[in-house]
Amino acid sequence: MKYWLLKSEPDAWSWDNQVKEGASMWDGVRNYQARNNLKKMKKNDLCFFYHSVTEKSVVGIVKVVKEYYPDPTDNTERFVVVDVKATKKLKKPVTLYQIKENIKLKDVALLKQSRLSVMPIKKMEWNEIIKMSSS
DNA sequence: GCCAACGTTGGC
DNA sequence: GCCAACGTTGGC
Repeated sequence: MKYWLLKSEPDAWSWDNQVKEGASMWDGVRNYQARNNLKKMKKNDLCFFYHSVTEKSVVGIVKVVKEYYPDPTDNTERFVVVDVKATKKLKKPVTLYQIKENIKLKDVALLKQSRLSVMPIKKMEWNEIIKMSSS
């Protein structure tokens, strides 16, 4: 089982949208590195749902319910989607600022590659962010 | 195959 | 709203 972080601008697709829609496609990825990460996702892997730009916080957790298949919104047929479903809202959002402040999270991909929208999270980092969200 | 130009993202 | 960082495109 692996852990990931999915980034979205809340204006385009927010946590509330995700909760309302239930299982839905994570579409619109147009970056090869992000696509490669999507392809590595397995059913039941867990992903943090991160709001960029306005909130800059991890707000919830989604679960992969369907592994990758071609992105129907991509007419070049180069990119893929997975289906994800909201499973849990964090008790308290974990902000980018808090992540930066935490020495254990200094290597998290979010800080190094701010533009990558789908990235892996180490188990230790996952646990740490969970801990921060509940205290 | 290199690299300049351009477009987009996202933090501040 | 600005701008740095990065990815992509296209001319050579």
